[in-house]
Amino acid sequence: MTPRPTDAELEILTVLWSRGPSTVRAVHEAIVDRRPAQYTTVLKQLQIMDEKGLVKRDHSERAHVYQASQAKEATQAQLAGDLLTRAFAGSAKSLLLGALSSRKPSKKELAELRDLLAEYEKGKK
Amino acid sequence: MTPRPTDAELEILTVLWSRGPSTVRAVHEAIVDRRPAQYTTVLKQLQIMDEKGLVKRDHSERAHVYQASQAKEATQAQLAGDLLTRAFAGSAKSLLLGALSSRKPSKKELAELRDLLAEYEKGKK
DNA sequence: CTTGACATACGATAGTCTTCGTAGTAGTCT
DNA sequence: AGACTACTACGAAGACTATCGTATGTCAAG
Repeated sequence: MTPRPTDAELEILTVLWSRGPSTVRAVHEAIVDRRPAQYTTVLKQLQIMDEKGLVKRDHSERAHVYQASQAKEATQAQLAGDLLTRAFAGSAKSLLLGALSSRKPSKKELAELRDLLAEYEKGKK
Repeated sequence: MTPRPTDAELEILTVLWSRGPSTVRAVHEAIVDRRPAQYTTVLKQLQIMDEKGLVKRDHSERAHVYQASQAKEATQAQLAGDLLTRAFAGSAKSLLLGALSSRKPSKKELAELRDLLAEYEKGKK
């Protein structure tokens, strides 16, 4: 339903996911922690994302408060599913292999993955 | 090194991955099987991809032959790793969960995943 | 009431992506 | 040779991204 977020949009979404509903100023500060960016650039992005339906805006206060319109998990599933079909011919195995090759996984991470699979095999919807 | 392929570029790469070195005509026919597209559109894309280094061109024959410059696995690792950091905060578990939620996995697929993990845990480089 | 701080709105720009039409070139068939 | 066909090269349009500067509105402090 909502379009696939672009790179800049995704960056903002990650901020909203970790901070929860936030003002433009708060989002801007989080972004600037990582790279230079003007306040109005973030503002404009949020306005565009609102038009696209990627975020919801609460303008009951003077400083509008934005939040992601979709749960983090829903957007992540959209992105993973999209890449899965576009680049991996639908093979989850190849996707996981690609992810693991891109940077060596820790033992702990492998254990997590194994547990996740175990849950799925038990028929967890 | 090579830039992340765009959507249209990735589509062409998947054709080259499955067909091996191919002429523009062959790529075009494969694309057209899935959606309408002009011959020169595919040609132009391949020329741009050549400039970007995404494909290599052999122009010893009149009909140039293109092939992916990177192994499929390398590009897939690049894409998976990129999404992993941008959307999943580096958590392979979340990425796999996202992929599995996007469409229900078959038993066979789960088994494949389990085997892949087993190999990794055995210390496969 | 004026000023300063802080907010949103908006227009404009430069860059990239994607697509296609047109032009030109080279080989082939009659 | 002339006409046909199959190629590549190239320019350009239209849409979308990302970024920023400027304009404008609002509130509170002095």
